Amino acid sequence: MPVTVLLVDDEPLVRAGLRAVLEAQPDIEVVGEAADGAAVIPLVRQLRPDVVAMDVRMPLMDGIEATRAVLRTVDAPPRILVVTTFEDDEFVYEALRAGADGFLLKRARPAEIVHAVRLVAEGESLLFPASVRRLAARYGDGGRAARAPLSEAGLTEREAEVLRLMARGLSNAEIAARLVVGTETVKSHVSAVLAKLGARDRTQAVIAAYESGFVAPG
Amino acid sequence: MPVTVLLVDDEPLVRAGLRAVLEAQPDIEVVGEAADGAAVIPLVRQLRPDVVAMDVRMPLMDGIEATRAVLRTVDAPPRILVVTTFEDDEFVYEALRAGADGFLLKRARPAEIVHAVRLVAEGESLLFPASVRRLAARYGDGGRAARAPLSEAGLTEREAEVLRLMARGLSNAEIAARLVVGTETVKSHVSAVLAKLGARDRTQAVIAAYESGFVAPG
DNA sequence: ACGGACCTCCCCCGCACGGGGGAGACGATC
DNA sequence: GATCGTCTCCCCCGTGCGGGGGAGGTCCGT
Repeated sequence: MPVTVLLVDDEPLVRAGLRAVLEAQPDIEVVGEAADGAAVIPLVRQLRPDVVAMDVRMPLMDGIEATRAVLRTVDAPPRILVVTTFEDDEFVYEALRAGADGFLLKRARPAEIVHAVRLVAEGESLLFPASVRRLAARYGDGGRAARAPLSEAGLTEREAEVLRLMARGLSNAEIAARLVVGTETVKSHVSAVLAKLGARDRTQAVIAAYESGFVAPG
Repeated sequence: MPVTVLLVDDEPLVRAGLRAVLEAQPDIEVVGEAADGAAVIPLVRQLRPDVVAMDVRMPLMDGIEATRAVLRTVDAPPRILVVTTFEDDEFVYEALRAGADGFLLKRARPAEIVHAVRLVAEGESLLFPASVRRLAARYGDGGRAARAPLSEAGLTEREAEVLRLMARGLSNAEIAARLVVGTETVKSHVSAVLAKLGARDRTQAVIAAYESGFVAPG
């Protein structure tokens, strides 16, 4: 069954963009839209989305407030993915304190947006690279930010290493040989990578690696 | 067992570059080097490489001559991959007539080089996009060049379509649904794509798609 | 009329892959 | 000392994947 998403943003254009990006995925379904945080609660109750993609700046009730409201008043609340235009650390931190599960810049690439939705839907938290580092530097792991072993999506060093080898086309057995560990170990790492990236298989993981710039062509 | 390669180029720098690129692959092994075509035959007899990466311009004996000589005098000859600096159609065509199995530009990206070696090692012929088209236009499928339905590695339109969907992370079943055909059909196309790209699985195919610029991040 | 590519679908088959568990060892942290 | 995360390895299990064949259809150029 697909991941259901509720879009909350005052700009129709942004909603349309998000919808286009997300609907292009077979496993993601946009079940509703709202133009302001004030309209969110009844919609969440009615639609029961897995994820709410929530804008920060909105006229009546901003995303931070709306996040708090949803988490406070709805039982079995959805995961909250905060969508913002600026790399505004203040907002990010506030949103995380309000209980958001991740945040995402509107300028993110489609694949990043998709992965973000998949990730939070699966119960993972995420912050994206640029802001994560500054956040960690400023607040010292203030929110749910991972200790950021690496920057990308909370991958551990070993997992990142495995992902790099995956992105070079190696099989589990080849990775095992390269790292001088057992194939079972590699499978564990691969599974962890898939989970953290919100990928269904190694191909999607490699795509994510390219799309996020974790590995670069050439 | 790995693919064994003999490098033949008068420039040490180029040899070093090729060696670095190829040795980075677990399934490829550089077993020897030669600085001129004149030294190739005894080396081929001694080392019995699967593939000879042969430069065109060399001081004593050029790559075309050397290719002819090897194929004429060695039994169970290796596959010949002609490496050239320029998109010189004349040389390409001559090399193919001499019996070379593929050619490759030095400016090609590492992944392309790797795939070229794998491809010819597996008995496939290959010509790379830019020159293929001009070749086909000029000689009317004079050599082993495919009719080049699309530009990339001789993929047909349908295969290219399938590759694009593969590069978006879709499974065979999802691709089948998207294209409104059976999964068996998709499997056929995928197999064709893998063969033509010299990829072992869909992950390597997607990597090739990114590395060759067939699909672009973002 | 004939070959040749291409697209479509079918069979069988083996295996790597990925999900779901669990578990021991180590170091850092508390 | 207890706890936590990481890395390591193990089990079972289902299935998607890819290789190996083949075959019928269309459309093309010759």
